[in-house]
Amino acid sequence: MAQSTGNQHQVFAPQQRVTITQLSAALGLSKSTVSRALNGYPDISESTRLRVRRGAETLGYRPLSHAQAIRTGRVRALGLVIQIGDHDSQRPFLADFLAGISAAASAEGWTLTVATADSEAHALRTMGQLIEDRKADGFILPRTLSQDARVALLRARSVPFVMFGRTADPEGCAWFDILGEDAMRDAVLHLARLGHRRIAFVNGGARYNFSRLRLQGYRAGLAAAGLPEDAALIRGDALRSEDGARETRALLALDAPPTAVVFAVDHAALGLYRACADLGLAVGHDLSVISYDGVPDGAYAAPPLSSFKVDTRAAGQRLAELLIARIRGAAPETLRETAHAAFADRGSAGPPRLGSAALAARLSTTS
Amino acid sequence: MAQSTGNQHQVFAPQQRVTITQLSAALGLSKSTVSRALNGYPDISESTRLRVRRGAETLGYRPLSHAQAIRTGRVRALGLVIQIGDHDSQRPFLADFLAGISAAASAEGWTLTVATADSEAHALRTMGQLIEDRKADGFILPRTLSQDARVALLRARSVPFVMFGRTADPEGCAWFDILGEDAMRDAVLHLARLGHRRIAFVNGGARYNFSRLRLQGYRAGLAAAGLPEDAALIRGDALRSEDGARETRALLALDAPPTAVVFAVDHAALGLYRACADLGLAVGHDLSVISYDGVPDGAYAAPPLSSFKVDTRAAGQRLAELLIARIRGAAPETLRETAHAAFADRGSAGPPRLGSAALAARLSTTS
DNA sequence: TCAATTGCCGAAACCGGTTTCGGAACGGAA
DNA sequence: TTCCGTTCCGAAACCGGTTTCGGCAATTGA
Repeated sequence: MAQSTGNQHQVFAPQQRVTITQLSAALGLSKSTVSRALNGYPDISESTRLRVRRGAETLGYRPLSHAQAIRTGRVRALGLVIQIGDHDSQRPFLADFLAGISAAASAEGWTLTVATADSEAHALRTMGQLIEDRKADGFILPRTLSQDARVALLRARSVPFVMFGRTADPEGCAWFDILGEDAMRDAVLHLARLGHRRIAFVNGGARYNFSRLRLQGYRAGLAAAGLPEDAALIRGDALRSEDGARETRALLALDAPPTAVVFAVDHAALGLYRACADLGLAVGHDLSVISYDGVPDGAYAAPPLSSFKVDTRAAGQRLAELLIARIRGAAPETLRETAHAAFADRGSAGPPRLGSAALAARLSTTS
Repeated sequence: MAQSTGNQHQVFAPQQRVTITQLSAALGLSKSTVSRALNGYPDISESTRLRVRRGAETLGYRPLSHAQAIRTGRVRALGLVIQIGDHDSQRPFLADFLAGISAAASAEGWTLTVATADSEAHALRTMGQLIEDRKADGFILPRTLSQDARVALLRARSVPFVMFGRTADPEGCAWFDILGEDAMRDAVLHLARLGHRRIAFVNGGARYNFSRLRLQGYRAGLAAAGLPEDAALIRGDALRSEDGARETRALLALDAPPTAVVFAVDHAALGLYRACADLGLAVGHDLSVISYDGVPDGAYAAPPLSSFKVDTRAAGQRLAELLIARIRGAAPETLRETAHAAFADRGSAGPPRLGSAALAARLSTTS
């Protein structure tokens, strides 16, 4: 039954594409005139251009991107190579990220070509393939590194790209990024205002460009709050929950432990909960924590994790828009944007119940 | 500097594609002969065919898919339309799923076109666009519904597709699926062997096809264990953590509460932890739970969630392979496969510390 | 008034493939 | 030897677009 209605539907809407030849015949013009009219060539009169545009509209003509591509080399597709097993925290965002990209792309009649890679070398090979096979006109690069081989590759081949994140050498780069450094600074200031004096920092992976920046932000926060910097309170390479638990335990083992910790990555921050549970500490009272990402799991933790939330969907959308502009010829220097993460003040950051010394004393009796 | 080395690189590796015309000239054959030789036409002698293949190999000739497409209508691309906000538990799997698809696709020289949609209607429109614009030769349909409009659409337009999941009417459908019903049955049997007599079931969304099947599996488990079925112990529509907590509380409020719960969805099962924490129950002792999906969060829960783990990456890979076969003309009836989820027996399912009556008594004193 | 521009469009080549069609070469049968 | 049927390949048309080139008509300049 469904089958037969389907066929009926097919009869009424034969889904026959109207070609440029048909359109030109209907308008009494030549193919070439129609093509140039639609592509904005200057040697077409304004009146004809209008007539063609209207005709295309009413007949529902849309050029076949891969038919154009054979001459122009452009397929109206954005490329995205996802490195898996790279950074777990990327995963929950992926759907939103794709949604943003897809929305912006389809608004312009573009599509998204996705591939995955399990290593940097693999990612480079994959991008090379996509370029050679003309499966993408440009790339969105998620999670840029301070020294990023992908950037080098694309620069060398002069393929358009836009970074989600920044990089050490901005030459020829377009980007969209969230100012994680500002979030880290604000986190420190927030905790300082609550009365914390020893505020630790647990960074993400050192090779990521954002880690460098977030550390700067943490330091800026300490300076702004008039607090001294203590190297013992700065730790790093924590991306997953286990990492965060390990680093928390190390911090609490100090002679003068922190009463608050700023994490660069939510998933790592969730490890602090585990460590605190093991040590009998109340998160948000005995030990406060503020983190960054805004992962959904954070909201379900007890107490809910105070975190700077990133609008990943909006980021994807803006990145796609920037990349399309870049492919259309805009200079990369004009395509650089940043945005701020939004602080969601939940229950994990409160005034210190104990000072550092008292906390140390309590920890020594417990264990 | 990087720029100039880049240009040098470009000079040495001009990344000029070799065209079929160049290849045919090098072989002293005509374009048409080369084309037919590579595409397996019968009117080419075996020796020429071999010579052409070898020549293509050494010169590194690879046909440009969109140049072929203009004549054949096929672009060697798989389509995937992801419905977002649809089912949260889909998200953590997305990266793995894409990795599987991408791996299988690129092994055959195919690519993956991804789009997202925020509703079923939007998904249908998007698929229609991708078909008309020839951006995909076929589709992978994740999360099939019992009555799936996508299936109807693709059937009507006779576009190849493969389902991740099954559907009510299998006519013309190819699929790969995990036998969730077997997992549910085994979960019940496992709990029964541990001594549980009142085992509840919390299903996922009713519209999903898998929910129907998993309920059947639960019932089969009860029957196999010789346990009676109690309608009060069957609940549903729990996909997220909150849902799971709500349903758990409802089950524990019964006069004869269950001592174990089987969940159809991990994320919902994690809600049971919250409910138990609130009520002072120890998961795995006072209340046991077994679930399905194998989400990473489950392993971090305390105690770790016993769950049937789905190999999403393998599923994506197999789906892509099946879809490519389908596009190449294989009959859908020959492209139907299933696999089993792997039980990860962790700490959340143990022998009942209390019977149902004792549990009820304890709960009444607590509240 | 006439030549030189300019504005605007069509014819045809082109992009990189596929597919149709026809014919040369060959072998076997009459 | 002639005729016919195969086998195998090349020429050319084709797919749906873009781009080059040239030409006509209407303007402009002298």
